[in-house]
Amino acid sequence: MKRVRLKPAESSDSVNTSSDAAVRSLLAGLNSEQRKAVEHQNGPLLILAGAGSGKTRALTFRIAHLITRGVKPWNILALTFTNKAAAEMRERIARLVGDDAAFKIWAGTFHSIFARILRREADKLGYTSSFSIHDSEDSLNLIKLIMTNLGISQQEHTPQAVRSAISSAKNSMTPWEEYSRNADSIFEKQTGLVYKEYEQNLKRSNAMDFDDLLINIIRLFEAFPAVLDNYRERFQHVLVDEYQDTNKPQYRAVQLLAWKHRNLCVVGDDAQSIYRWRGADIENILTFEADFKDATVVRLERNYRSTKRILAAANDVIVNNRRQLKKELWTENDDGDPIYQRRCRDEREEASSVVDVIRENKREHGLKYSDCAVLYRINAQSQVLEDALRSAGVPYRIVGGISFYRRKEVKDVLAYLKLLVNPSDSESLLRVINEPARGIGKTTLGRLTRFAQEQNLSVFEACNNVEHVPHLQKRARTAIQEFARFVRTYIDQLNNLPAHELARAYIDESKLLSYYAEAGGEENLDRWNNVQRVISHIAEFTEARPDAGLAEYLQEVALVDDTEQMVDADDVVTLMTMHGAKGLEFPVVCVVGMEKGLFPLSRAEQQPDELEEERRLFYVAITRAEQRVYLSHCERRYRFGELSYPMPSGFLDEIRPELVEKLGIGRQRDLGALSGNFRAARPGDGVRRKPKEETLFNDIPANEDESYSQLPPEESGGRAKIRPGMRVGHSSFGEGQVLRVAGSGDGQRAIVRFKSVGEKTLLLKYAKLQVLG
DNA sequence: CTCAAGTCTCCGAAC
DNA sequence: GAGACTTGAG
Repeated sequence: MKRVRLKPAESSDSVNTSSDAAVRSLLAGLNSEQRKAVEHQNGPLLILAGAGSGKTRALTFRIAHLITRGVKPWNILALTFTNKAAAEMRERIARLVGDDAAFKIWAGTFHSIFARILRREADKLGYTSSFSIHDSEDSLNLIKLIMTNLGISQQEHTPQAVRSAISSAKNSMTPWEEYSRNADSIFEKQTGLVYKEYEQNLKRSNAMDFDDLLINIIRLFEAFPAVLDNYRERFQHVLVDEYQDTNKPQYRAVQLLAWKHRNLCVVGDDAQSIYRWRGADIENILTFEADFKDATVVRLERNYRSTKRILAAANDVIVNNRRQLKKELWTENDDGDPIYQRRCRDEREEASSVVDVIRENKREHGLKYSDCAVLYRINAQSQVLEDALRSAGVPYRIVGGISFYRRKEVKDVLAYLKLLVNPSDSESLLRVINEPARGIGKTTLGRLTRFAQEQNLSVFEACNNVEHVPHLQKRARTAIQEFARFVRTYIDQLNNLPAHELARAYIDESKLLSYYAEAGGEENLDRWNNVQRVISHIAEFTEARPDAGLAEYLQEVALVDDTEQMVDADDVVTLMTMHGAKGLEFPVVCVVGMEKGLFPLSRAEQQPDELEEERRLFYVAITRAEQRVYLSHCERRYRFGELSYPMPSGFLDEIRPELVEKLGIGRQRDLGALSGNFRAARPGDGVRRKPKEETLFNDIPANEDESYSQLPPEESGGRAKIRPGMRVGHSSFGEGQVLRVAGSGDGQRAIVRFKSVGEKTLLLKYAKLQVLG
């Protein structure tokens, strides 16, 4: 975020004179195919770029070339999938044409560019320009809430499953009406109901989820031709990186935008399509030539990155996939080292072997830490590696995983701020209204949200009218009033105070900081620090962009992934998922956890399509490497806190043996027989069953709370007199008889014998007993 | 209502 | 094995 600033002021110097020469000399450094891609004038262009074939180079030079040919930077739109890729692209263009021009290009992720446009045009779709962006956690929380309200069991259908069904419906541009109409199974019918509520809820909250950022652009363009025309006019050249990973809405949006000028340049490699799971449609690249009959196709097949052996190994792997565009990668690089393969006893040994590999490369080959990357399939694998590196004193950074912005306390601060900017954002309000505890508990919130729903108000509006909400305890009412007053005070200040001052005062008054300060303990100290960091971050942000306020800040952080955070980290080893590694390169790459069930993941093994995607992922991993690849697998590994004994990944066998050198404990003993027995002794690992009770309660109607809803606790007000001998009802213990009453005032207790759980002593102040019959 | 302790779920990748 | 969620006592 910061890196972009600072420079422009000092180097607005010689945009054109020097860049002309620069581009000319750069053209000289390109091979004939790359040059073709760069010099192609108008009309659709498909660049099929194999791994390491200088794809980014072709793309950035192309943009630079357009600019020197007189295309205005702000007429160029360059879409990428990650912020990292966008930043890198901009940086490289800046080197060619200067910061000034580079900065005026519309370059960014699909989500961030579209969010920018939507913010400008928000009113046309019935949002305000300060709409909130819900991340996947927010969405999940909302879905849970809706499921609870609708009385849909979360045991049967997990909220995650519902969310992903909704998300893929949205990604295939199926609105809830249509989804519900076509719903067959119970799951789909229920999901349809949730889907409807979910969409309406987002709309009411003036919020969009990630999928909306794509879909709403299409809705906008289709419903407002004049708006579309405006952007078509603006974006005379549209370039898309990683085109193989576009999903349906992205594809459609690009088509719409590029239709007029037809200056659409897409770059991709079908062999590196690894985002099918989030709706990427590999057909988009496979059919580009059919979509645009006059498309020029350029193939970049010369690899500049890897050794011959690495390339051969990658090829051995990818040929096992059926559908591919024809492409033959070749290189004039050295043969290089073999592919190293190591069998380890467990993941700790694996981690320490990674440390050895890194040290060895540093020592023997003069490489730096930053030349090494460790790649894994799932984020959970990072921890063991982290421990090993830390205790060996090897500096590292972890990309992705639990990012700063996903920490609880950080999300709390952001939710506070979102509420300020967009008071309709009920999701954020519910998140913070009792954080830290203000005596506004679950029951109160239930009543409050119910009221809001019935009156068709946002929850914040309901708070502002708390005197009309029925059944509230006096205390809760006061607490809500106080909270609403507190938030309103700062909403009034929104335009008066600089963003970071406002944020500081606001968060201070929220007592979030003092809560962490007083709670003590190391964890709370961390949290305190993180909250402070967010506030300083806002200060930095507004310093860099004086025109921007809190709304802009929130927009920005909603769409950053952590990969950007430590861009300037010095000489450190990089740890990340294979997905995260796409587009990067390293002299040394270690891929850990090459085991069945982990890579490929067990659920992919049965399904050919998914298996092929895993294979492409492996292809991506291998082709990140310039000089050496180390593949390792373990004989045993902890998963879900349990030991498992996985087989080596089938992918290992796909590399022809001549390319491979085996290392490690596998050498010393005849492991064939030994490990075979080892495994045979433990059949069926990794298979987990759902808890048993499912069958026990099958005949009980879905709504277990029936008895509860017949006896709304509100009606008692907790003030009825309880006497020995009375029959009473309790919300969780059910029916019982009062044996004795003791104490007085707040301390008054009743001893009750319940049918279900026997004798209990209850404080009358808290236990809301119903007098029965 | 709140907090602590116990239980369950999770670990598929990211904008 | 950690974090999210549930349960139970004050």
